[in-house]
Amino acid sequence: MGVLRKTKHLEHVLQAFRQSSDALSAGMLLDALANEINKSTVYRMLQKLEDDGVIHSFLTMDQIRFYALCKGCSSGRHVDTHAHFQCTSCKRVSCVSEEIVLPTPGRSRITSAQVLLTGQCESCLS
Amino acid sequence: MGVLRKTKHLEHVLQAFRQSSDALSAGMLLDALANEINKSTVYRMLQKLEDDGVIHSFLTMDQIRFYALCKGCSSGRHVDTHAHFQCTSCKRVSCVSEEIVLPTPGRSRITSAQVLLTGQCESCLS
DNA sequence: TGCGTTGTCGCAACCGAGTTGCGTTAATTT
DNA sequence: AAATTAACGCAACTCGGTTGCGACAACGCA
Ligand SMILES: [Mn+2]
Ligand SMILES: [Mn+2]
Ligand SMILES: [Zn+2]
Ligand SMILES: [Zn+2]
Repeated sequence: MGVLRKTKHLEHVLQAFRQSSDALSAGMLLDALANEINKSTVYRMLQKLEDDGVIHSFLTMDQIRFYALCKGCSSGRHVDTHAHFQCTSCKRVSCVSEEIVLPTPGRSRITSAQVLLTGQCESCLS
Repeated sequence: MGVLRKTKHLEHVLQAFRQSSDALSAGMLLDALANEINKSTVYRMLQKLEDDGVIHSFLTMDQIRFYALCKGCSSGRHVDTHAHFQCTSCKRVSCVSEEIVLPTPGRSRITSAQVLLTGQCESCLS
């Protein structure tokens, strides 16, 4: 599966995640690092970081994948499952720390869940 | 916003939903009505049916929109919010009737939620 | 410090779900 | 039957994301 090399682009991307309290999309990263980094590179980097358990991803209502730093995950073992929230006003996306109790429909076996909440965030309400 | 006309294609699509206990995607409908109906027509029809409160839609893990019949919804007022489930083996998608208790992150105001469960369905487990 | 290995990069072409503009067809209204 | 207008087929398009490939650079080791 390969070793993760410490390259300039990787540092920039990781720094973007650490500096942001929100989740980020590939497009937002491309805008932030305008013309400094190629589209394919960003997507490949995000995929590898997710495989390695450094970040996790999820989809928003408008079918765009967002990414955020993991806590306590490792290669191939994602354990920090939680809900995500997108504000309909400012469009910002964030992780929700509160735990969620999920049902087991019928006699099926649930192995993962994606929960996306939408509404207005604290700062957009005031 | 226009009146809903009773056309042959519409009858076929509604019949497909009534005959299926699963949720359906635009692609699945196109396959079912092979070459009998155009891609744009299906998408436009699904959008209108959703606007009119006849069907509701949601996204699966692989970013494909699925649709299912509503219960008790009307034009512009969708009230039958519930979770959805996709089997990782047979890929089939269905609605989950059980209610789910969701958290309210911080002081934000949640107006809608999408919950997608994945795992193995009853028939794929046996 | 020099060199080989191999992961990463940029580029350009591609993919596929979904959208759109437009001229035509057909369901509904009169 | 004629007028109205929603629904249709077609083709071109959008856009988030992928892929093949040759060039480049991070890393391990001598
Ligand atoms: Mn998260
Ligand atoms: Mn449903
Ligand atoms: Zn906001
Ligand atoms: Zn199944």
